[in-house]
Amino acid sequence: MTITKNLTSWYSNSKRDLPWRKTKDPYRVWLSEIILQQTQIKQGLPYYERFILRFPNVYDLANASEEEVLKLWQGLGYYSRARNLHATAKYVAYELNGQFPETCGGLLKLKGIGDYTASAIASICFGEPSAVLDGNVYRFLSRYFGIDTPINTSQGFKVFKALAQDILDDRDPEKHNQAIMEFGALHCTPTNPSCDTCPFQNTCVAFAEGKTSELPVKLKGKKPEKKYFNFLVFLSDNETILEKRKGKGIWKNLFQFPLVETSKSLKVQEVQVLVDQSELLSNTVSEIYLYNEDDIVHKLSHRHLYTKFWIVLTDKLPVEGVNWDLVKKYAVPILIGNFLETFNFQEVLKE
DNA sequence: AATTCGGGGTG
DNA sequence: CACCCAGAATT
Repeated sequence: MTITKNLTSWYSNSKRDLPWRKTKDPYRVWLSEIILQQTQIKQGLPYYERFILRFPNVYDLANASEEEVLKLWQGLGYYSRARNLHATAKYVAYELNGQFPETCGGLLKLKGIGDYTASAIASICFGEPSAVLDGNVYRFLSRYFGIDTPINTSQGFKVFKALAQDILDDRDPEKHNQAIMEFGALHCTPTNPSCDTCPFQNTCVAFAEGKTSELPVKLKGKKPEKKYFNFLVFLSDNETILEKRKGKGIWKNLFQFPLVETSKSLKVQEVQVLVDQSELLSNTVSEIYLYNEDDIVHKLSHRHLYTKFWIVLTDKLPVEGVNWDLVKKYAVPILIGNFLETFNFQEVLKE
């Protein structure tokens, strides 16, 4: 098909040199695909290198602790990817004798592998003719064929998945899949696509109709919700308190300072009241002050976190503490990690 | 069918 | 500021 020919020809000349393209080891391809979910290559690449260095094969990853995997994942976000990565490594190592499934259907049963990732691994490693559908493919197809069905709907998925599969070249599904994604990433870009040098200029519907900036169509999401986070940074001798986040929500299994979430911004007196009311803390806290004058606004895709770090000096910690020298060993949200980089507990203790 | 999961980068 | 990124799991 002429589309594939144009794509693969362009790809041969313009593709980036990326480490996971030098191998068909399912472990490495799988790792790269998980890291790159909703993540730009520039951001994911150093994580991939560190993971391969520390865990050269699936057994190394399987034998690690979840804490270590999360620590290595710190800063990359969507931490369920790291937890599922670890769970799947253990499953493949111990239940599948170290062998990844070789079909889309088999891969789909693994935690953290959905339609896109299954198609990617199956086509790249095992030559299965299954079309990948990611943000790049949505963009190219919607423009080339002039389709305005919203891409973030179940109908959009059906329409574009069928189209992607339809134009897939079964003779070399790996190259076709790689090429269409790379083309979307480098050439048919979200803004300012390189239409003037595009091999599809004569046949692209969006270009002919001047609609490249209107495609793909995406339904707008809700506005981020505001939340107010108050972290209590305890200081007692050389120790502080870290808690592991439990349950379902954001940052599950990562560590943080004790958190007080409120519906509005707190004042120091209100924090003082909270501490005074706590039986565990009564009469042990000598001083409380706000570390950051202005709220640190941490922006997630669905939430804006207005954050205050409260320094709480105490004679005695209410629970078992963590030595400050060990704090950096824990996997923490980058919001906490950034604070730790600027905070010097020894300076504070001197005063 | 919608929502919930992070964080960094762009214009 | 809005939008995007080699999406998946849950509700």
